[in-house]
Amino acid sequence: MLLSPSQENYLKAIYKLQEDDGIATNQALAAMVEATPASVTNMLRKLTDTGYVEYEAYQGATLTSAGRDQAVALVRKHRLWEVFLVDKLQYDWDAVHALAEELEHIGGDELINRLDAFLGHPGFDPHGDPIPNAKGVVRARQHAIAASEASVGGTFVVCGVKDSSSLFLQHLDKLNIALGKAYTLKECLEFDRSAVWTEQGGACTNVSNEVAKNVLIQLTDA
Amino acid sequence: MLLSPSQENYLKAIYKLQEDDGIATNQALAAMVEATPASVTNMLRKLTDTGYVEYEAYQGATLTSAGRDQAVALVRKHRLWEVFLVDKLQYDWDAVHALAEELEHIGGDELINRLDAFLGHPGFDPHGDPIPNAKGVVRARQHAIAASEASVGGTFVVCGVKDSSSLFLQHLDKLNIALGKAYTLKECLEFDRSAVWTEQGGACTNVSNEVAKNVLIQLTDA
DNA sequence: GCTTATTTTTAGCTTGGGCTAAAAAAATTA
DNA sequence: TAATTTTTTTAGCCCAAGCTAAAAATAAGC
Repeated sequence: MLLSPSQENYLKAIYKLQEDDGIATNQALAAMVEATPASVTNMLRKLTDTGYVEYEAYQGATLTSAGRDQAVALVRKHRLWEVFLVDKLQYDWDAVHALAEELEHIGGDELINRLDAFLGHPGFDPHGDPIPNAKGVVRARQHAIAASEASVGGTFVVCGVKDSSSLFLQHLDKLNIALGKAYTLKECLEFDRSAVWTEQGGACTNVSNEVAKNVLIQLTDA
Repeated sequence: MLLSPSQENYLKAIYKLQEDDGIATNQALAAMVEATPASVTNMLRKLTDTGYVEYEAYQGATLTSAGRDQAVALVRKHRLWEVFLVDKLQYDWDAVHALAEELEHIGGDELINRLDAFLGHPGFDPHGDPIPNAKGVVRARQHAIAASEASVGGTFVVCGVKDSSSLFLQHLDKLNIALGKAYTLKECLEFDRSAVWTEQGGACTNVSNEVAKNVLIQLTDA
């Protein structure tokens, strides 16, 4: 059974909503695929008929195992293309999402496995999200927490972002925060919960709580 | 004005037919884009309305300068992706056409110019076809003739193919003929016009006239 | 438990790109 | 030139994926 790009986008949307919210309702799907609820109803019927989705009104859509396989494969393609765009074509990490959305619908396993090999089987995409392997296995990020959960005096390494919008990523660029960088949480200000992070080199960065909530870190024992 | 993949395919088809046959008739277009003549009539009307094409029944379609720009840009994208697939992902030269057909519709100038730079601004694709530059300038292959035009005793280098079908390319693989290889035309047999080519190393290959007509060469003074 | 608000579905329409079959136009042949 | 063949167009249809507006179903609040 061959899926259209549009159908693939719905499967991916269901997958993401299930992961993030535990439930993929009609309305949430409509928002994610940028269509009306009526269109979603339509498409869900199709995907249910073809065996990729199970759907109960108000209870949300769930992926069958075939559907999940497709969705994971798409996530894999998306993230590998993002790595390509950043590592090989020198795109900025905030500029690759839209292109990867297009590229992920091209070709089949052969292409993506070759791309994977060419890129050296990367484990994570430019935003720190894990890349499913060829068998569809996703290794969850180890011990990642939001930076807003760190305690004063703790040290950590930035390993991902929750929000990969261009706006947020460019903001991180301005703050000079990037994946792999190590910090110590110097203090946390009562008033607005903003924090002061210091780099090993000594540079200080002021980080709002809003930002910290969307930055993923791994605590280090330093 | 934004073109759909289908519209892009029509522009490319008109471009190719004009190049190859001097004229792009409705019927020839139908064959090339794999649609019916009725569908071609439809699409030509659309492309005429949007200013990419001029069309007179029985006289063929021609590209406006906007249309030609689009077509050349597509050829550029197609050929650069083919280079990527062969050089970076190690695809065989007979296996890249279909994937490049998909990839060529992705993204815009930014993506393709970055890809071009990443590949080192190649001048030719894996089949020896010249790659238009970012400004849309195509440098024609220098002094290329069909191998069937060579004279006995002459030496030459294989620089391209006229037929890039998988079937033909695989046949060349079996004959051990590849781009860049140098040969001497040892003899040409009266009976079926088949030829004997010898490599510098001494290896002999028997080449049918049908094959020779589809191999492009550059004569060398050796 | 009833009413209101929200969510989902239905019905019917639109657009892009395709199709077939029949009609019309042009080119070719006798 | 007239008849025939070929090419192109028209007319009317299909399908995928979207849309709006109204109806139906469910959930939430009083």
